[in-house]
Amino acid sequence: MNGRSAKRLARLQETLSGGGTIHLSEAAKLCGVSEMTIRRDVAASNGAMTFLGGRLVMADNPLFAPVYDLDEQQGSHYLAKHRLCKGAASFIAEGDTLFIDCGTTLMPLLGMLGDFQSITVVTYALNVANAVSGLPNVRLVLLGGLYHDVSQTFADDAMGDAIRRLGINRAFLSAAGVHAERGVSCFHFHEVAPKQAAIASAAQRLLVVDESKLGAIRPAYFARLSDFDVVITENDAKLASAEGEPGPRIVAA
Amino acid sequence: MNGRSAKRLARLQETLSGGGTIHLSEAAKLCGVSEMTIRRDVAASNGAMTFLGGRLVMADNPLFAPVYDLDEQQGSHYLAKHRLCKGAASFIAEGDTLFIDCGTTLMPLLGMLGDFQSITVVTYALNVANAVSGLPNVRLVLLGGLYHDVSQTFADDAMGDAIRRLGINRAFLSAAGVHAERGVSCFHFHEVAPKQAAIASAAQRLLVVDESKLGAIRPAYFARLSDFDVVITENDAKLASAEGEPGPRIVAA
DNA sequence: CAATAAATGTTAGAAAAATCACATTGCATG
DNA sequence: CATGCAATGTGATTTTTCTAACATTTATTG
Repeated sequence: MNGRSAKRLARLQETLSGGGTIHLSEAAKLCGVSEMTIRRDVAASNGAMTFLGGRLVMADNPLFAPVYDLDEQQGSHYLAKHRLCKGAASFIAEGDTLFIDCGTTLMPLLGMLGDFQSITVVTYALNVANAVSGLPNVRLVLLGGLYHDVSQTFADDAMGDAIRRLGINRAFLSAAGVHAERGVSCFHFHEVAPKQAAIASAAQRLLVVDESKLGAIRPAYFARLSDFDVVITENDAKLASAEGEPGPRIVAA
Repeated sequence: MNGRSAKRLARLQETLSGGGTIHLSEAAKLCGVSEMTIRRDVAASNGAMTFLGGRLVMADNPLFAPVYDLDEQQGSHYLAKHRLCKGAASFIAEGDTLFIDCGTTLMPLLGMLGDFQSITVVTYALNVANAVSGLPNVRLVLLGGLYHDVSQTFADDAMGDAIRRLGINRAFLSAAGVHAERGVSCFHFHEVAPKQAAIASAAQRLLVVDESKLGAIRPAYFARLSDFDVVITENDAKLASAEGEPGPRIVAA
């Protein structure tokens, strides 16, 4: 990559910084070079930008990441999350205020909210906010703060208070580890405070986890299993160890 | 559009609710129909989804929108904003904490932040947050609250206090109307509080407006012109009426 | 200022995607 | 159960995008 090429690339990057696409032909006109040169620039950009059907997009734009690939085993993994969320959605009632946790597990749930007339979603995750912002029937409350790239979430000292001030009917939580004795945990410590505040203030607490999380222990502990009213997972047998004891209702989806 | 078609469409919409794309062939496999049927479904979806180079994307996602079209006069409009932001960027110093206002005017500025080592961006706009979240050298603080679709911003009673607690070096404000006597205004009342808080607490206040806004008066007044230290616009002559009086420095870009 | 290398432009051909026309299937109705 | 209609599938055609090869221009260096 040479100097002028880098300059063009920077120009295009600025143009696309707010999201969106430009057609190859327009990018070429904008930079005053041929389409082939733009192609070569992009090829040399080391993955910062890519083409999608003749249009130029920032590669890190979450909108353009392929979500689904039948050839990979990831496909069935997605299907599992879809099933889990189908089960989770059956708990939602018209007019609910929902807390939606971060991660990818609960993303399919958001698409299912279109079936309701009036729902309010409370979240501290950017990807969740983006998905919900497009739904006309869903009110969105985003809990702001300092952005953490690793989890696409915001964190703030005052977030716990902010959550407690909201009237949350149902809190849908995700986790990276669920252990019968060692409780429920995630990877990042900055997620603990909002999760605990949601658990503390919601009328109903639902944990949605796929099978791969069962038995795992992750660095950031945030709740006991018995703190939840419902656990939605694929294999209810794996969690049915403490029969009879007071604990969450285990639902297989 | 018939019942089964709507069902397939809903299925695909759920799949893409979290952003991302699927290839036509995978969408077809997922729904158990031919690629042609998916094409027909999408064509009948009334613009909810579109194809981008053989891949299916949600069209209503704020991150997706062709930003640039040379054939429209919008193109030159974009170029103007780019020039304005180039001028605005020259005020930024290494290590600054910047308040970035909502709207599209300041979007090109965000791409220019890649030149710095360490910048903090404070905003209450979702589109700004999305653009900044991809920049590795920029810390992002998003001011949360209830989401307003019309301006892609969040609003909250406590936002003013949150802004005043932050140490903002430079506040970059946009506006929909700038009038010598009637001051600076925007369309939406929920934007007034954060704008005023930013003006009140920032060390330097910069107004960035293209020529089309000069002379206009909009419903929501939020500041006098003299509240700003710098006004960056295309035509400095139009604002130079009150020479000699105490007022902002007018910069043509 | 020639010689060389790098960058860019032009064209042709291959691959992929979009469109179209028509065949086939499945469903509802008399 | 035959009939008609809507939905879907299939293959041919057109258009667009991608790639590669070679020509031309621009910069660099001794």
